[in-house]
Amino acid sequence: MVKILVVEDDKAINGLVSSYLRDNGYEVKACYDGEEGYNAFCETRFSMVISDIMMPKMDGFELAENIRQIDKTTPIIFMSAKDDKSAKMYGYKLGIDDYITKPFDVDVLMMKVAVLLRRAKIETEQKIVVGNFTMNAEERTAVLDGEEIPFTVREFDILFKLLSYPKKTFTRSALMDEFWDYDASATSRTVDVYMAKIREKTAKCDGFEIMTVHGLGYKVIIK
Amino acid sequence: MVKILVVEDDKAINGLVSSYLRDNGYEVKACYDGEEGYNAFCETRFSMVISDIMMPKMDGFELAENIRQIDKTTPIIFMSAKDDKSAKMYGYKLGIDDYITKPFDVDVLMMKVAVLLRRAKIETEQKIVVGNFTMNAEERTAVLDGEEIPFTVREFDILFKLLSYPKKTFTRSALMDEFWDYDASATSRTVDVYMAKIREKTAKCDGFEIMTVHGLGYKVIIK
DNA sequence: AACTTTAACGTTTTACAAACGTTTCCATAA
DNA sequence: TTATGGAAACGTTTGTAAAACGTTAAAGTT
Repeated sequence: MVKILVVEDDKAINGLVSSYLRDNGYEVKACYDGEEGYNAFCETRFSMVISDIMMPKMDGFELAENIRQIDKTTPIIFMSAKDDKSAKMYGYKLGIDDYITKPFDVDVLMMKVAVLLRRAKIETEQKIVVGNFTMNAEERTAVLDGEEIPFTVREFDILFKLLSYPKKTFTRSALMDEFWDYDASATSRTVDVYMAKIREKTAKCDGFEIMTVHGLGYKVIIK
Repeated sequence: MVKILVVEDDKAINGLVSSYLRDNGYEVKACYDGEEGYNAFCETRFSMVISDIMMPKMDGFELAENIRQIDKTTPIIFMSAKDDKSAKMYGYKLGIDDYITKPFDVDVLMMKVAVLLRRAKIETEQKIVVGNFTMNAEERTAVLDGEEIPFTVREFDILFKLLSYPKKTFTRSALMDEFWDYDASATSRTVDVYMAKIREKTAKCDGFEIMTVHGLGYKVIIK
């Protein structure tokens, strides 16, 4: 599931953007000032940030600067009230990825979101088919050889993530950060237990395999 | 050297953009219609394409479509005469990355170029290719002549670092500081053991060699 | 009751240090 | 200037200790 953080103090615009994003299948967290946005960003992993510039408590520039200090890659889009060149240039210098001027066409914003997600290689597919195995994120179903396999929520999310980025290695802590609430417990074997269960349930899948990367974590390889 | 392809039939605009790009340290190939641009793209590998939409022989849409058929990743920016939503949407659907409306501020265009190159760099900086040997940090795989070589986490990290800074000498203590937790082991031979293992595994690499810098440490030289 | 977490134990993989042979460096002498 | 011996640095192997992992079952949680 692609999670997007929307930071905008104007409730009408915030609501509009958020609902459009939800309609397009994204999960949205709406915040109404920079401080709230920054706290949300620190708590949860987001795939993208869309922020206004002029906001109470912490403006968009500060927010972008703070975010870039802890994360260099998550795409950031600014929405600004007027076509201000210096603001645009300053934003780009802070490391934002795009800039849209209000009043904007929401369809164009949606396109920019899609383009940036593609560029940042963030997976947006809702359905994954690998050999005799199919996962559907919307229905939350997993089917092997025509027969549905029951997964718990967390098992499903982990496997879907791994299959969305085949070959990519996920560390235990990365998985913990993404699928557990602010835990970061030092040496937990929980992830391993989940992998064992997922492996057990997907043993008859012929299209992929979950590999252990010793000392790091796990990855899926497509056969 | 970053090479950029500029496709624009208006000679004044083409010249302006090209000279600005050159001033910013990029190598530029200027073309004056889509067909010429497409031929240039097929001949040489470019890091980015900046194209007008309305051009003789082959328009920007066709150009983008043709380019995307042979290359999915090179960033493409459109410059267009007017703020046309449907043109914008159509462009994004073809897989372009950004869109700038004429008359535009060249500084803003330069910023967009820099931002897109940064994004594209994030994609590639996780990979190292030297001769018949490839390392992928995201997948944590090392491939020699098409065959995967298993590395332990520490071996992989050390070799990746050395290959990231060819010719640079790394002292034992520098490597210790970076890849071991709290070292304090003043004269440990551990690093040497790792080098022996890495050398053994990369013996058949034809693109580089791990050299000993007597009295100091190690470095990679590219052949 | 279903799901999650912890604990425990056996197995596999990796790290480390010691030992010993080889190479390099450099001061000294031919 | 070249040869040489010895000390220091390096290469490599090996056995053992430590860490990481797979798995199962029991104990918590919701």
